[in-house]
Amino acid sequence: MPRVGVSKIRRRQLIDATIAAIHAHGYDDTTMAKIAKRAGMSPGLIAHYFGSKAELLEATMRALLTDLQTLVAKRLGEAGEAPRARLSAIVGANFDESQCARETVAAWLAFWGQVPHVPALGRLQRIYSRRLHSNLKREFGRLGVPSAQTGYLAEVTASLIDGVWMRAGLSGGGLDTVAARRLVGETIDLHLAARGVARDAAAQVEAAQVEAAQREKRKTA
Amino acid sequence: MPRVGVSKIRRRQLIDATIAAIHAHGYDDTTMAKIAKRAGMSPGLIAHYFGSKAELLEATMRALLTDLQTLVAKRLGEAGEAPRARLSAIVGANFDESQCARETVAAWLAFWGQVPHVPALGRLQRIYSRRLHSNLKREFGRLGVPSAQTGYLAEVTASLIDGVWMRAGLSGGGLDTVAARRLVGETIDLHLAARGVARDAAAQVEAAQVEAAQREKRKTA
Amino acid sequence: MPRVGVSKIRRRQLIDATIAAIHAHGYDDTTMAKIAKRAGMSPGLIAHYFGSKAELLEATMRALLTDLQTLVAKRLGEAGEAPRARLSAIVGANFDESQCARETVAAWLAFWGQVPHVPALGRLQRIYSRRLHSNLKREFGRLGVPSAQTGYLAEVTASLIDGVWMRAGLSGGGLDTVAARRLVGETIDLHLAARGVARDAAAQVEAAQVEAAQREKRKTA
Amino acid sequence: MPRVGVSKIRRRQLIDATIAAIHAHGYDDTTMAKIAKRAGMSPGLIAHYFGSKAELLEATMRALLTDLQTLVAKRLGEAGEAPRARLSAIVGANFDESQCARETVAAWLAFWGQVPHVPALGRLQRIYSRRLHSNLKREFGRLGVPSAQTGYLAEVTASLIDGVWMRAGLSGGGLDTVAARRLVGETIDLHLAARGVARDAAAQVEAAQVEAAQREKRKTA
DNA sequence: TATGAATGAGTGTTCATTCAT
DNA sequence: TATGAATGAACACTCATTCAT
Repeated sequence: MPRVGVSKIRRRQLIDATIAAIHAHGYDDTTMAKIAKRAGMSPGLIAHYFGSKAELLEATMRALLTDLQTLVAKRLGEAGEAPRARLSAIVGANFDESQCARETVAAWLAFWGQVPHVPALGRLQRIYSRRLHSNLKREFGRLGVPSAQTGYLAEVTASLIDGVWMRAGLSGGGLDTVAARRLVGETIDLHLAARGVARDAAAQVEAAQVEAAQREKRKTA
Repeated sequence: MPRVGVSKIRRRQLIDATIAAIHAHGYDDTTMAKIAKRAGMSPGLIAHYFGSKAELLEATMRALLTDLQTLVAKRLGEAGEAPRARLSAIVGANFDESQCARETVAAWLAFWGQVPHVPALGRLQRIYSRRLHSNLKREFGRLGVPSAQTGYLAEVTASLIDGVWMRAGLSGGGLDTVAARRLVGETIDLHLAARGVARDAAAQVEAAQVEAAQREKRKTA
Repeated sequence: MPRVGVSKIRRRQLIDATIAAIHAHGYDDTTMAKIAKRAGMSPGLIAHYFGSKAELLEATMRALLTDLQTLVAKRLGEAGEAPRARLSAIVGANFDESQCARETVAAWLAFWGQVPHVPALGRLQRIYSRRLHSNLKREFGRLGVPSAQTGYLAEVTASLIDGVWMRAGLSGGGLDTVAARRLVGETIDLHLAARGVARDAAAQVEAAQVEAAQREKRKTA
Repeated sequence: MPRVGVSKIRRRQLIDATIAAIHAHGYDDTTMAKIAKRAGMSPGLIAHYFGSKAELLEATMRALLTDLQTLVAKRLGEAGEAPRARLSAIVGANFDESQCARETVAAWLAFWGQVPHVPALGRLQRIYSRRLHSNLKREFGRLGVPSAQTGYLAEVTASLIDGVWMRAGLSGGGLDTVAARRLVGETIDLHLAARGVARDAAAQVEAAQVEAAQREKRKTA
């Protein structure tokens, strides 16, 4: 009786097809028919599983967010307790290879364009935004940054992450995840140093790893 | 007979109406009829002046870019020759009040969402992106940053500018231009200091001005 | 194993659900899914029992007709042989409380709207129409009305019955069955009197009953 | 500049096409495309002139009502002051040849089927119904019928008119307008006579005319 | 120059029907 | 028997575009 779960599978298939269709045709030209065709289903099935196009799009954005959040949680779990390492984990999750596929970045860009006018998407975006901000803020606080400045550092970091991502999406040329991590990581360290926060051992290890990876990459290039 | 120039006026009216319509209805729901109504013209007239909707949208994005570029040029002209001051001029232009109106930010966000799928808009975006990057890079070079690193610093700065802008657009809550300039300026200075580049006199003046403005603002708030 | 008859039960459940759905949503918005839901079955089951929507609707109208016809037969059986009493029986059956429920009247109205364009429903309607007409005609003949005029009086009576019913359906306000019977009864009597047909004993009894019922009703109101 | 009035003309064309389409395909199968094709226009124009299908249908029913009302008004104007003649005028208007075309009767039948579920159509129907009722009631009153009974006689008459019309629509065989007028007229006279109201001169003239027309018709048949 | 009536292709969505389970 | 997932044709409606005036 493998009937259970067919709904979940179909929904995920449709969400993946939606992301692919946005990448292939752009948000405006992503029609129900194209999504359905890409998913190998009939147009009527979307109504069956999502009710409407708006709900499918909302579910798609929610899936993107959930995937990202899952990654953050996983990396934080692996990072241990050292706050600087946890910052790197957050940054690293945002620049995980799986998140930086062109398809994904294009989808984010498209959804961002809708955020100011589609309340449902705006809500989702605000949830993500706040969560990233508070995650960062907490670790800055644990690093000894004065509480009056943790929000500011979180904003610097979040802006840098989003800016790098967006520019990658706009350039069309993919995202160099190693360089992105280094760029954000160095900026974080400079801000910390300026506030007298010593780089802890974990950060040094992480920085060394990043540089090694980058050297490796240059050789292969 | 002031017949000459009527075309220019009508075109600008339509472009402004387009930006307003994108803000009011979102990119997808911005129809020719709505734009025409907002501009106080008949739908048929758009075809007369722009040929098609695609061309009107392209012209609108081009106008946004041109306005920004004009502002950069003007501020660079006022900034004199000191490279740090010129960096501040570039940053300041990007966070000029006139550029940070909600209408404008929403329009940018909307266009960014189209960039990966509309070649004409992609070309415009790339022009802007390169110009910003090379403007920044030049000044970093003139500040004595090793040429191997000027591009990197330009990328940090550009990402930060775009990221701050985008987050403002997504949050829906407007952009605190003073805080934005401070945020980007401090990060630039930290990177310069880390590379042994002393803050020149102009930078110090600028930093003092920003802080004064901020203090002022706190009082009024 | 009461398996026998399950089909009959299911069919009647679906027919009742159809009448209810027409009342609730209107003929056009009565979908298979809604009917099935109302009957507590799955949409696929309708096909099993009726083959198609058209056949279900035809069966529903046929059921309405059969119910009415059964009522006429029963009342005629109770009326004895006096022709005027039999006319009252026919009229009374058409204004029986069970036939005048809003649900039923709305269903009739809906089916009448389809009659000119759905041959199957047209056939059913014509059967009912002819049967009513010939039932009435026969009794008028037995009352001594010249045969050249029995058809005419049957038409007057039938038109009055249908007209009263239709106006009740259109007004939405239910049908005052006592007043309806009086209205039709009096008109019949006037036409009979004009043709020199004396009211027979049964008619007098019936008229008295109707008036008594009406007096009763006024008191309670 | 015959631009003025084009809207009125187009609207009437679409209304006529709607009546024709309802007659040809039935209410449910009357699609925008079929109406537009019948009117020789494109589907989009309907939206231009009526906004939606619902509004077109409402306008169509309103037009049927207005046509009928205009006819009643015209005949009443010609009827003079004699109340019995005015009753005949009202009945005659309802059975005017122009109102009894099969197309028209089928359209009425179709709309009646919608009345219980489409509020806008219900409102129109109620207006017509009340107007007919009060028109009839007034003349019965002027004929000397006790005021307690004028409503009752109006209801008898209205039911008869509607019933005759409906049976004609259902039978599919057209409406014998002369017979219809005689049927309603005689019933009215019987009810009046039963209440001691003498037929006035105008009524006698009218009755004579109807009989003459009927004799004429029999000869040609 | 300017209008807005007119077009018709394309959209999201509904729904009777089918069919594997 | 009974289910409900799946289909796909058909629908009302939108909108960029054209064109007579």
